[in-house]
Amino acid sequence: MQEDLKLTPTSYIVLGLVEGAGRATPYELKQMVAASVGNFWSVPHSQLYTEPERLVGGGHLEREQEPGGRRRKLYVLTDRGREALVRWRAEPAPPDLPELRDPALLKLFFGADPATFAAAQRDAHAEKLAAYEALAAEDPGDGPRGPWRALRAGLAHERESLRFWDEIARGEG
Amino acid sequence: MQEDLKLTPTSYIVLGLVEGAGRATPYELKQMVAASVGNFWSVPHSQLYTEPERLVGGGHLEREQEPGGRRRKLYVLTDRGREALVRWRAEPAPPDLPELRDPALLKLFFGADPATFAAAQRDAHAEKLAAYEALAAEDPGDGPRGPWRALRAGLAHERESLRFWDEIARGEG
DNA sequence: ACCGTCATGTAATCGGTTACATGATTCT
DNA sequence: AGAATCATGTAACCGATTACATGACGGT
Repeated sequence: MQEDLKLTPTSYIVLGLVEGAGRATPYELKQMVAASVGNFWSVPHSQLYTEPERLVGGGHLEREQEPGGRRRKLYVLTDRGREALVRWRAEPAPPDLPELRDPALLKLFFGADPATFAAAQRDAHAEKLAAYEALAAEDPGDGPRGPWRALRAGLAHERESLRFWDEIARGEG
Repeated sequence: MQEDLKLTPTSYIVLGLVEGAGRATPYELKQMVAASVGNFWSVPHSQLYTEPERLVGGGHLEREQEPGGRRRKLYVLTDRGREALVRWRAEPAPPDLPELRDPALLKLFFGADPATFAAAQRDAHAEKLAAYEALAAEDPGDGPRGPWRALRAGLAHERESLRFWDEIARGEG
C-alpha cells in the first residue's frame, strides 16, 4: 500500500460517490457520474475502472470480487478513505480560480468570425439550460443541499452563457 | 516533418500569438499569454518552450536561432501554420460545451460546509472581477474585437460567480 | 563583485484520453 | 438465432504538470 498517493479531483469524485452509495462497481459509478456530478465534471468510464484500483493501492478503498457470474469488482470505503474525504471537505479550496477554457471563446479571442459558430454556441447553451431546468423542476426539495447548490451554479452559468452568445450571434458588442 | 501533427488548443494559442506578434521567443509568448488569453486559458511556461518545437516538427512554425548573445530561439509562422489558423477559425467549435470543473463546486456538491470556504471563493471572484474591470476600463475601444469580447465573457462569468458564492456564503439557497 | 530577478531551458512523471476488445443480456 | 445494446475491462500513447537547473542582466 502506497501511503502517499496523490488524490486528484477524480479521486474525490470516486470516493464521494462510493461513500454515498455504500458500495459500487465501476459501471455503477459511471451511471452515478452521468446523472449528477458529470454535469460539471465528467470522468471517462475507463478512469472509473483504473482510479478505484489506484485508490485500493492507497488504502482508501477496498475491493470485493463478486464470486460468481460476472465476477464484478465492488468497491467500498475504508476508514482511511473516509478520513480523506472528511479532511478534503474541511480544507479550503485551492486558492486560484478555475479558468473558463472554452474552445469557442478561444476562437473568438483569436478573431474567428462569430457568424460561423456563435449561433451554434447559443443553441448548445440553451439546450443545456433546458436540461438543467428540467432537473431543477423534478427536485424534491429535501435531500442533500450540495447537488442542488451545484445545479444552481450550473443554471446561472448557462443562463449567463446563453445571454453572452446570443449577444455575439446578434452582432452586438 | 510530421505531416499529421494533432493541433491542440495550446497549439492554436501559440500559433495565434506568433501570428499577432510576427515573431516571438518563448519568453515573449509567456508574457503575451499572461497579459491576454491567459486570463481564461493559461499555459505553463514550459509548454511555451516545447510546443513551438512540436509545431516546427509539424511545419507550422520556423525556428530562427539568434546568432550571438543568448542565442534565443525565435519562431515565425510558416504558410502551413497560417493556413492551419485560417482553417481553425472557419471550423465550427467542438459540439460539446466545456465543463465548469471548479474544485470548489465539487466540494460543495459532496457536502462540504460552505462556511469553511464560500467566503473565500466570493472574495477571490470579487478580486478577479475587479481585475477584469480595470482591464476593461483601459480598453481603447479600437483594436481587434476578439479579446474584447472574451473579456466581456470573463466579466459576465465573474459577476455571476460572485453572485453565486455570495449567496452561498450568506447561507441562502 | 555581488545579488536578485529576469530569462531560458530540460527532464521525469503521470493522469487522462482514445482506442480496442469481449462477455452478458435483452429484444425481435 | 441473430442483432443490438448493456456492461466490463485493458492498453498505448501523450500532452500537461512539476520540478530542477543554469545563464544573463541590471542595479548597488
